[in-house]
Amino acid sequence: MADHSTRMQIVEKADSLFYEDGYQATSFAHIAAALGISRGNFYYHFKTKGEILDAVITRRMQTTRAMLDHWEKDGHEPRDRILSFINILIANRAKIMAFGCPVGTLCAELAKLDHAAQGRAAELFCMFRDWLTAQFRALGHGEAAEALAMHVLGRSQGVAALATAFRDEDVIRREVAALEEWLRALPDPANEN
Amino acid sequence: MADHSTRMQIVEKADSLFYEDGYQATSFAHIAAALGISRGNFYYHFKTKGEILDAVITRRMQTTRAMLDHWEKDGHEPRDRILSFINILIANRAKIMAFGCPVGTLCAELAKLDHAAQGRAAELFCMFRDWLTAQFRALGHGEAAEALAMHVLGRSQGVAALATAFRDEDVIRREVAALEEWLRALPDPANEN
DNA sequence: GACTGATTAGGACAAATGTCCTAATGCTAA
DNA sequence: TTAGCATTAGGACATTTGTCCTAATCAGTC
Repeated sequence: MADHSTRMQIVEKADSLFYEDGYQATSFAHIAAALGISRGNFYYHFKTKGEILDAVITRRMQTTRAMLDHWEKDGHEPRDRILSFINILIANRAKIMAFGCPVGTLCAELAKLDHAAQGRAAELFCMFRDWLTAQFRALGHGEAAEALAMHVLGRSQGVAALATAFRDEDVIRREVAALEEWLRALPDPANEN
Repeated sequence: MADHSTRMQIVEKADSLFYEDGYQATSFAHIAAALGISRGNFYYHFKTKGEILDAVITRRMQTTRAMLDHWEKDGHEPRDRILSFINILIANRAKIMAFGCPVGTLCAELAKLDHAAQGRAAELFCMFRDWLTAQFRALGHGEAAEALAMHVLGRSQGVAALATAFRDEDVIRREVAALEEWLRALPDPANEN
């Protein structure tokens, strides 16, 4: 179990390199060089590149879960929690402009590679979708909650894609503002009828 | 000039392979094998892989331009033209679910590779943005036209990203309907005040 | 201090990559 | 037919890839 240190280092570095350079473009050699460990050492911890990807996705699921739980405790109202989600576009704008959304771009790359881990990567989206769905349900949008969650997810993905292509911070701010306005203008089923 | 046939074949095949498998994952050997020509033959037509990418982007710009011009003639009203744009999400839904948006995914991949052609790929987005801007301007949204164009562009990108990750056709239909509804509900500056 | 198992370094391996060269082939004009 | 040019095939080349093996080193226990 003392492999935690090296193994964790590998997964963390792979995580950021997969994000910044892409999965395919990141080689064992790159990760090893970035960490200052030998290539051969990899085989002890991970038998294949796919195993590293699996570990990276698992790690992302854990950090995502932790982030969602944190928002759950932080935001007292569902609306505030949804705003927390939307706000990652602002908080991570520099990285998003450079590399896009970590989840969206990974799913897109794996789709093109027809990679076995496609489904697991999509689970990251599912986590966000389900969490957002719960928030909209708490707001009183029973049946419509999931569609609203997907709408927010989609708008966010679109902003990230444009920000990357145009390298434009303003488009992030404008579209985030528009999305927040949309959220504000949403009918409140709890206080109606 | 008789190189048109082979050269064009290469560019067309590279275009679809770059889209379906990704730029980095597509090798000279793949394109050659798919066309049944020798690898060595490539060097006569293209000195580097980057040159093929350039040619592919140029080709996409031409086909995109042609498509926009066609919509311009087809749709009598600006609103119809914008609907033509939105409708590619429906028309190309199968490919989008499998490989995402050709423009968005290429820009994202090149961003991660920090590739020299990033800017040229983004020009494809600019073509759509400018064309949409012209339509919104024709609708009477002077200053706001470009922001509205970016909004439509972003929403479309988001739908494509979700459709790929979730392999869900319904999300395309729902979000396209929502976008069309948004367009309908847009205030018409020409008929107001 | 010696033994044991976990961890690491270093390199071997075949396959694939982008690039480049050379010889063969096909076509056109004289 | 011959000469000249455009086009193609085939393979060489060094590098990088993911994978895998073996020997060295480390840590902890007897």
